[in-house]
Amino acid sequence: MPGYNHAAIEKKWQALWASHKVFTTNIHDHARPKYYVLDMFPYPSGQGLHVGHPEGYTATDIIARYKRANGFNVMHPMGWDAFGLPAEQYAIKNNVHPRETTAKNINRFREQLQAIGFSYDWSREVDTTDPRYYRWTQWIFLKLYDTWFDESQQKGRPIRELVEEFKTGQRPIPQIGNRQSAMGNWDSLSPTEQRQLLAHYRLAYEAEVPVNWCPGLGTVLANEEVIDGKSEVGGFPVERRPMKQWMLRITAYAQRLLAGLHKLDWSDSLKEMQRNWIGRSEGAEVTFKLSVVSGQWSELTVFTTRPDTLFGATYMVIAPEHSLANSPAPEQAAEVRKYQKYAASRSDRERQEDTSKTGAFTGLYAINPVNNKQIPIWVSDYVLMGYGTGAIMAVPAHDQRDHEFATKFNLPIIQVVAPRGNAGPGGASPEDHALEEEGIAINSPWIDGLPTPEAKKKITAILEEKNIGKKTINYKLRDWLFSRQRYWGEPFPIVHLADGTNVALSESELPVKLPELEDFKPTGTIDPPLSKAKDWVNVRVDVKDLGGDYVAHLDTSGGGGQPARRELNTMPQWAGSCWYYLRYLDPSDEDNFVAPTIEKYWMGNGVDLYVGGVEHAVLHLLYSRFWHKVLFDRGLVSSDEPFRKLVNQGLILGEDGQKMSKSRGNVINPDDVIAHYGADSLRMFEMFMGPLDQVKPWSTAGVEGVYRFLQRVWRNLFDENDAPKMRPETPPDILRGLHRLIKKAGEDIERLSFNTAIAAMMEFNNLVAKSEGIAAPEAITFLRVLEPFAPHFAEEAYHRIAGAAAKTSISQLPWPSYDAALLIDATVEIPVQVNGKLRSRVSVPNDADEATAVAAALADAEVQKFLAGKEPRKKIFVKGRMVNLVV
RNA sequence: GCCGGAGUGGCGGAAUGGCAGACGCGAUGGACUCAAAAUCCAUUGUCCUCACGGGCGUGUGGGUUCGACUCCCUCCUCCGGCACCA
Repeated sequence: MPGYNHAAIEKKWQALWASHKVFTTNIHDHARPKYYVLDMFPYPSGQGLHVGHPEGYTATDIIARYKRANGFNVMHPMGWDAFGLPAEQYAIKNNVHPRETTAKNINRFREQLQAIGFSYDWSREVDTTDPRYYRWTQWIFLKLYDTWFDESQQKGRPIRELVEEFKTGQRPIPQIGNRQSAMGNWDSLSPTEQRQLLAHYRLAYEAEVPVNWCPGLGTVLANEEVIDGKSEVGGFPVERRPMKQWMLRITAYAQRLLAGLHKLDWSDSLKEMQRNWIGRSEGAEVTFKLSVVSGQWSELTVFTTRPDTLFGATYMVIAPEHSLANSPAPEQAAEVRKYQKYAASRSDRERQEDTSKTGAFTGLYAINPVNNKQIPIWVSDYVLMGYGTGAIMAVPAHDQRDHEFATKFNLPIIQVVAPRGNAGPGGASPEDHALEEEGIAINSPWIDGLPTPEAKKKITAILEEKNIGKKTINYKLRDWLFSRQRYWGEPFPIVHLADGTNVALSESELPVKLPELEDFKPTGTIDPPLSKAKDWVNVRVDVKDLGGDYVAHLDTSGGGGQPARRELNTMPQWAGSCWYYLRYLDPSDEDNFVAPTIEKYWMGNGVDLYVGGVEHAVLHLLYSRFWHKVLFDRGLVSSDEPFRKLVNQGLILGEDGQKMSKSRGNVINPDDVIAHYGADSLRMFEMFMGPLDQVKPWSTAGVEGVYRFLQRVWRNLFDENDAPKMRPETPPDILRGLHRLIKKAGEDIERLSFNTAIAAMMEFNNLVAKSEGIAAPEAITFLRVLEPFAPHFAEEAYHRIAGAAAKTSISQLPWPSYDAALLIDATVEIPVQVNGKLRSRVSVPNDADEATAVAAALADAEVQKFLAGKEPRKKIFVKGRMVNLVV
């Protein structure tokens, strides 16, 4: 059957691209400019591809093809983020090894992606579950373990440099825990003590902290993985409980992560999400003395962003978990104890749903350092242990929460900020002043009359001078909980010694392979599944002192070394995705995670374009930036930020405008679309739907629309026997239209405006349809412009027209350039406005000057009618655009 | 509550201070056909008008400008994120 037949051509060209290695990247060709265009690699789920995947992937594929055509050396890889919970849960349910399901899913995903004709260089495919890959994930973990953050330099440095500073006395050795050894001398510390000390500095460390334990999943989760008190995966309730876990000190990089954002070409909303998550607040720490010493406590330090309201602090509140709450006044002890129990019993979810204030008086008092007033100390769960110091000064006149609490428990309220311009006695009325607004300080002897910003500065300076407070910056960002009680993840390259400390395995011991387990189910306790690998857990190691830090080598000779236990937790899914964009550059390199010369060329200014879902805003995208900065500090990568430009593709909704879901029955399967309309129609429609970053509904009629467009193009180029029907010469108006298209399509692709680029192609094709047709060279030029969008179609049509003269692939033709002279019409019709309203149009030469254009306008009958004989008092002329006459 | 984004025909959307609604979908009428599908042609913001033509029109109200979908302010609605973070 003649006509455009997608089924007949797509597989054919896909096979040719693969066999001729048309899209293979030469990583060593550094003479040309590079372009790195990256997709967020998929988690190969059992469901296969959904229509959201090809959206972003088509966008990047268009860019990759366009950039290649423009002479760039393009990196466009794909891989698999294949560790993770769903694979493991599926495996448990169906009693198959996750390795098997993962392999199966990967094969399915690869087939589906290849059926869409993406121009990936499949020779650089990575799989995070492959030991050849995760060997380097573990290697980077060792770098984190071997790095400490130097606050003064704001930089991660090797641990041995820290030890050096301790040894030389350049940095005093702090008191850690209840250590009794002599202070100030590194060599007098025992190896155990040395390791304990260093653990306080490493970017990867173990700590006993309250964590998000999810009984439903049998694992702990990072803060970023908990949404409204439930697990992001599966939606199971999450509870807080203290557990010893691996943490990554991402908080050390809070300021760098924040500061780096401004230079990134990311959407404002995404940057704002990261800013909010990092949550920087400037303020002051203020120390209040207790009126009576209680337990170990003689004073209480709070953090406030409003030190200017100190004179209005009428009470203090500590979190229920604050250790001062364990030493209340004896007569209040029972009540405080009871409240602590109550607070501990409330889940995060309950606390979020019910924010009414509860609390108990400790019976203790503090002295407000600015006015020496004695104020009561309360316990309440509206103060969080995890932020600031876990204690606040309450200023009920100017804080909504404190106000609610004070009202409920009858605590005094003193106004210390007056609305701006309304200061002074009698002038201030609290009712017309929103609680947390800025204004003018009142009732505050040190700062009366000052506007809030100045008041903050001044009182902070006074506090510092009097040694009762200091300027402080606080972040909401918490350290990253990095261990999971799962089987299907990267093992940690760490062993635990009998003294309770841990030691890194030597790099030469990598990869630490996941042990083969028949039974990899969760244990039902907090013990990770790897605890079932009895033969694997217990090892003997030789611990080497490298002049400060230690590494362990497995002793397999038997009998030697000291006994040790392997770390049994595994890394979270994010570990593998933190750095995959680096491994793509040379995935077969067995000596480096990436060789420096390769890294420098491809990543010197970061990934040029990264497209993916917004769901990773504070997860992958934050974690990755953190790792990259550490690698940068350690001299292992050459840029400070990994992803220079990032775009989030918008969600594709079902045809009914609702989110696609099985239960709604509105899910569109890309396989069906390809079977029916072909991969090119799928690609084109997903790009034609609307702006890439916008949420938009699917439309089957819309797919048919682009399918019809391709049919029309075919009929413009081929006769009823599919033979080319080329004219000997392309008419001038078609030629002009073609050059307009080249210009517009190029500009639109550059700004990722694919829908308008397609519209321009449709317009051009309509023009051809209305005319006598087009000659072969111009037809090929048009197909070249179409190729990034509909590569199979363009390839087939190109080969039919070019015949024996054709290159292997149309993608090897350079991007056409346009002739600017052709874009200009000799005469242009410009609008004429009278008093800003469009009244007529006149034809003038395209280069007409003001006098000519205005004269033409004035001569126009329609214009004269509206001028009504009056002489315009103002004439506005925009060359080649318009004339406006004002009377 | 706070932060970010967006409001344009029946629908998806276009227009980077200069002719609002490109392109596509849908709809209506017509051609082809025994008929249908496919295809092709025409019309398609709205109101007034037989028509020529004109009025109105980009969520609301104001402002800047010769000129505003576009810039500024007010309010409304929707979407997304965060949320007792002191």
